[in-house]
Amino acid sequence: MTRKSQDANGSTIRDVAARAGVSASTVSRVLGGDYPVSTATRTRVLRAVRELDYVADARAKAVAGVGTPTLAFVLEDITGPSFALMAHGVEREATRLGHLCLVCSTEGDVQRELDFIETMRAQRTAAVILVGGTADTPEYRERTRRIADSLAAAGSRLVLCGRPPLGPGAPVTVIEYDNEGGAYALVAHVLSQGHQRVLFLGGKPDHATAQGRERGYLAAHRARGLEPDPELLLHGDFTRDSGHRLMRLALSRKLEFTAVVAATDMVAAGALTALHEAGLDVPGDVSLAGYDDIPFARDLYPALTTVHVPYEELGRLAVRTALGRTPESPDEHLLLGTHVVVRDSIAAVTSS
Amino acid sequence: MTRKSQDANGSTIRDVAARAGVSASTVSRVLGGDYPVSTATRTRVLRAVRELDYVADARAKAVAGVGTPTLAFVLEDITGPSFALMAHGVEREATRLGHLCLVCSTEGDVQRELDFIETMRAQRTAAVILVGGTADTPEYRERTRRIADSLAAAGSRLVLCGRPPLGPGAPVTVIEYDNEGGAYALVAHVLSQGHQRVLFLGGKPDHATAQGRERGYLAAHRARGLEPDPELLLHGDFTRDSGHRLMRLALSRKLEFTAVVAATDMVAAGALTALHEAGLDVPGDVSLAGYDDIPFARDLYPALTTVHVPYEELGRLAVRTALGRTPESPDEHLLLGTHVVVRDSIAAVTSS
DNA sequence: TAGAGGATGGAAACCGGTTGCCCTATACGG
DNA sequence: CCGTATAGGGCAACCGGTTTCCATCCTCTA
Repeated sequence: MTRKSQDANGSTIRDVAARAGVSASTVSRVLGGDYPVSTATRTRVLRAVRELDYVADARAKAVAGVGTPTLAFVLEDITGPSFALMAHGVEREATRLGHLCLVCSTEGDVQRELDFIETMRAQRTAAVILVGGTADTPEYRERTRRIADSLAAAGSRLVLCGRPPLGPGAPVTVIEYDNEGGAYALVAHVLSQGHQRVLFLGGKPDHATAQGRERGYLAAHRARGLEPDPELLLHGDFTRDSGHRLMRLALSRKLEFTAVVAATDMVAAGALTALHEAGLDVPGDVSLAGYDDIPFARDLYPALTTVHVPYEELGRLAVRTALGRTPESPDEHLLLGTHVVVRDSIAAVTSS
Repeated sequence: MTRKSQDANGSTIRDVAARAGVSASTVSRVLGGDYPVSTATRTRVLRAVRELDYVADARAKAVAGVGTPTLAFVLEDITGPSFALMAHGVEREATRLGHLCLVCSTEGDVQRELDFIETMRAQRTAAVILVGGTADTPEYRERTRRIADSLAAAGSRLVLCGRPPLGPGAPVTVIEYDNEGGAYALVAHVLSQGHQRVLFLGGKPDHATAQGRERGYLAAHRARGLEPDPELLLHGDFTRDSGHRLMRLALSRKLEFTAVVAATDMVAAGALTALHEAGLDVPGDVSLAGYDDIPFARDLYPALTTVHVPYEELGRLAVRTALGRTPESPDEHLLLGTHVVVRDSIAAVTSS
């Protein structure tokens, strides 16, 4: 007994062939489609397939060069609302296009990110979508460029979402959203309400996304002829806890400000809670704004004024541009627009 | 020219072998590990590997019976915070154990769920983790049982998370959390604050999770000798919008109640916003409680009293029990405990 | 110095599919 | 009535790996 169908694994195409009294090729052709097979044979084969509950091994098909391609989605943490939104967009579009979707959480660990990408190369995924900002260092560019090349050599494609672009000529698709522009518009809105001293709760100083938003904050001030007080620029990360901590810090330092702009809605949520804990009214005492327009923003109290980023659309776009491409097409760079959504967390300053 | 390395796909093991001047078997052995290979040969092979940037095709390895197994995670919508938490747990544990993780969103479509599972069977995934409640109908049990059997026959394993268990003997792992117990404890807490009329914002009437929570609501009343007013039981789904809509409905109907218990935190968030919009103070005018303890619960205002469900732990457990099992071990059924976390959204009723 | 045995490495079979090629009926046209 | 196109199906090669089995070669021991 070399191979029997009684082993733990499913039945093979040869099992089906044996049961139907035909060759494996015929079974393949019945299942595969366009090769002529007599009705009688087809019936017998299909019956055998049904009786054995047979499904062709997708991995074997893949090796043979047919079958469902897969694509990979590498992010820091699926738990973040904006990441989840992107993941949803990616997943939706992937299944719409008949692809499967692998997801990998790096937990912010660069080494793990590298490992995942290598694994994906081994999996021969059609594309690797890398999302979430990082520090934009020369080291980052060089490393990522190498990855892009090696992926391209394997017939795959690297997609960067919300990440700094590489130099020209790298075989990579970059999809960004306008951090600076969004922050500029948001802060301009805040300033137009008469606020003069607005606290900025930023991210990591070397984080590209954080930098973009901070640049917008500064630019909006300067466009009004204001020079923001450096004391009002606080740095943390993009988490709720960071917002909470930074806000308490600002309060304990007795910094003077009438409005707060947080680098993300999560940060804003933490800050809002800290404000409430301090007995401050929003927006009565302090105005507050976020960034990302996560679904929860409208259920904060007061409903959060923020910048809408089309994350889900971003995800869909990522897979579309990655997959629907001629092999020769050059590097691509998309920049998605954002817009301010005004809710209730910002008030005009009363001329006291 | 039949096969050259210049085609779009990566290089094969034979390319490496040719470049190193050895046979494919030797390359495989150098890379594979424990077979003795001379140092000189090993060096040559490794150099060739490096020069060609070679990575073995994981799919081919899988066909040959070695290599990284994959596991699948099928849910309704990755966007829900509790689902995201579970996904995170699953993903973490999977990579810790060296597995890859496919995720599929069904958007609540039963047909798509079926299709995904069939696809996963074709992928020969080590396990399929199915998460999120559904209606517990005989039709559901039969269908799911068939799936479980067919997966088991393929050497895979079905894991049900937060889903109604099947009959005994089905080759399935069920991991549930205690919906009824949690709701009971929560509502008992609410009642102990003196509330007599508490509005329940429930889910779909035939949804197993919703039913469990509703049972807890009822049982807690009866344990106090109270019979809840049927008017106070509203049904919707588990979304934020449902909570918002239902709350407005309750308000417009001028139902009398001093507390609201929502079937999920998302529902509670929507309800809270509706309450605020109506100018009501929480918990001054109305107390509010949720269920799930999603991360955002503490940033609502007031911070939401709710029931903690160990979602991430649940995800980790799902993969651990699915993977670390003897092939013969019987069906398994775990029930995870929950506990009430008291925050600021519930007040004692003033004896007016 | 011959024989034994371990260290190396290649040929070939295998994993589970697909597909090019060839053989054999059968039907059809002339 | 015969030649031939075509439908139908099997063999074997292939995809890219792994692993069993066997052939060397070298070295150590008797």
